[in-house]
Amino acid sequence: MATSKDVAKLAGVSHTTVSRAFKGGERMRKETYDRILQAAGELHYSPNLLAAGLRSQKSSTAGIVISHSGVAFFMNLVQELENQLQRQGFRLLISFDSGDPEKQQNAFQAMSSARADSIAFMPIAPPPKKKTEMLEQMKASGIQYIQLFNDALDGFGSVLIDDVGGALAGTRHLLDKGHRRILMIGGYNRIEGFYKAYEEKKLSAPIPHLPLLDDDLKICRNNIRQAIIERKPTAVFCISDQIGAITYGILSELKYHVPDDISFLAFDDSFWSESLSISVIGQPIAEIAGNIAGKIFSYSRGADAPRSPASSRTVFTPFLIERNSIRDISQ
Amino acid sequence: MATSKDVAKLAGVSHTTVSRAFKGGERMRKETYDRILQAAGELHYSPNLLAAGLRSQKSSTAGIVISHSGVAFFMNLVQELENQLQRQGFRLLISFDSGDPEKQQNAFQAMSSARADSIAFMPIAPPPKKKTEMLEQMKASGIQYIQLFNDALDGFGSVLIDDVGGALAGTRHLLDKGHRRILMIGGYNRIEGFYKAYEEKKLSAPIPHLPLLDDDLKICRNNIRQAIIERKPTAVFCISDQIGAITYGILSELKYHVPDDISFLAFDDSFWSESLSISVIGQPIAEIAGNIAGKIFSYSRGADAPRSPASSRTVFTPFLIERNSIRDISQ
DNA sequence: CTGAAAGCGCTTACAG
DNA sequence: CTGAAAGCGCTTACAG
Repeated sequence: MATSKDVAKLAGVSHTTVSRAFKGGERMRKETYDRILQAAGELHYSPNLLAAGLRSQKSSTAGIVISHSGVAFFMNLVQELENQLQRQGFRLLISFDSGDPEKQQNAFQAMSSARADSIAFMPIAPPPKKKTEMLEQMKASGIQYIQLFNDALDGFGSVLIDDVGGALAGTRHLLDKGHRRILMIGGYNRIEGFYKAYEEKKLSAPIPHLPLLDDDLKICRNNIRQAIIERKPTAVFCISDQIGAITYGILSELKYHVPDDISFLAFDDSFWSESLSISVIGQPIAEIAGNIAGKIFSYSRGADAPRSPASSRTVFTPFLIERNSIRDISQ
Repeated sequence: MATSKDVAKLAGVSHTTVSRAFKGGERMRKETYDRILQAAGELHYSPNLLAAGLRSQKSSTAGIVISHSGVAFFMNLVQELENQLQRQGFRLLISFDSGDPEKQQNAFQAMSSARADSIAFMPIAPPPKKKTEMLEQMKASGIQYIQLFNDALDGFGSVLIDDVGGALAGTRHLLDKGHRRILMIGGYNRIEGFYKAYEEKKLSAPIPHLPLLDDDLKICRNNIRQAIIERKPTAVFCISDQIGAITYGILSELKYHVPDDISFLAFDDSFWSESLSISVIGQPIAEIAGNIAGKIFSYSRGADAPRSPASSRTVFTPFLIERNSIRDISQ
């Protein structure tokens, strides 16, 4: 492939000047600039980022490592992020860890070897025993690590979702529509918002939430099915799109029609939710991606100054998307 | 970060030897090898791929550019591919073009600047006017371009799906279950298999397929709805997971229960299809990913010899995954 | 506004 | 089995 020297020769300048032209053409005669771009065009010159990165110690490359690939949310997030990065001339490396700490370490290693400037990832609990060493290495690496949806690690920036707020808003909505026998399916911190919504109205939840402790989806499925049959909820509230899909399948099998026979609400938006007209607690994906991109840009730009891993923490609030899966039984 | 020279100093060897150790340690005293790895471990040495790539002219990086990010299939494919690449020490760049030829060119440019060894992509029709120039540039780039699910471009390898075969198998299955009034929803080459299945049985299709010519999903939705109401099919066969989702939503709205009131079959597997127990024409994702990975590896390895862009063409056959969305009405 | 020189951290012949 | 030297293609002071 053509190099900057080839372009320089054709344009009758030095390769230093070519380099300058490709960095925006500051402090340069417009004529020279145009001549260089013309020459570059003729030769199909594509600046070698390996060389540039090696010299400048910035690769203009970010990495993202995904834990739960099944969730449509992440695909959309990755796409949004890549779009924003691309506009600023950044590239995106992708890797998957399936929630396995060892795989996550491997992904870090691979991306760090490629000298990614920043790596966004979802901290996996429980971390390996050599946690302290790992943290030190991460901090010493010169790479900006960005925690996604979980700020388990100290000293690193994070972008978070207000899970409690989302569950609160969702439950409140169901309560407002007259539902009391709400079955919250799934555990983690989101249940806090569930109970809080009842408290706000001086009520107590007649059906406790259903934790999904088992990793085996079949067992989860059975537990959900049983809970729906036995607890007779008027509404279900699912912790994720995945749990939502399983639950919707059970409802269909049971020939419960949504929303006539039972109301339905789930976290995370997806194409299926939209098509089935399911009300959902959505995440502001574009804004989340924008925030991650912003962290990446500011870190890479600030790299001239001594890199200060400012560990900023941003929280995004999920919002209700009303569709037609919830029946108003309030009168 | 530590460099090979740092490791060399600590291990008491030259950095040449360090490099050799990291390439597998051929022709080297085991003792030396161990000493180097030990030193590298202490220093958290991570070989600089930018430097290695610059010198060796191979980056051990592949790229994939996705057109239809909405389809769960692609997320799974990317994950499978990344897993296989990762095991061989390759990294994966990802980009999205939303089916826009210009965005696709930008993605090529960005990846080519990063000196990706191979780029997998879905050829977009209609290509830009400067098609010939584009093709020449792609061929001259030294990058292996791999066409996905479409071999519109001459001279590049491709991995394809036998769409006709998939539609044939699906329609045949429906016919075997006694269905005749099958509404095939969606167009493209898959419809060929649809009609072929009827021909095999000396039948002619009582309901023509429903092409989805409009880009506007709302209009598509209306067309599908109307066709279902007016044509009274006993079974629908959807061209993709996305169309499947829309159609399933319409059925649910119409209070048609699957499979009691109507049978349902769609292309592409997804978590929602599985959860709703929808029979599906699935793609052998792991094998497809394996084939792409294989093309990437063999090209990168063969790079010692003059790079011969062997334009191999591999076709994968979709297969039926039977679940419970099709009623047997054959007796 | 432009250029010559040095150097980023590796790999690759070549030599021994 | 190991090392010294050259060079990949850029960017970055420095000089003019």
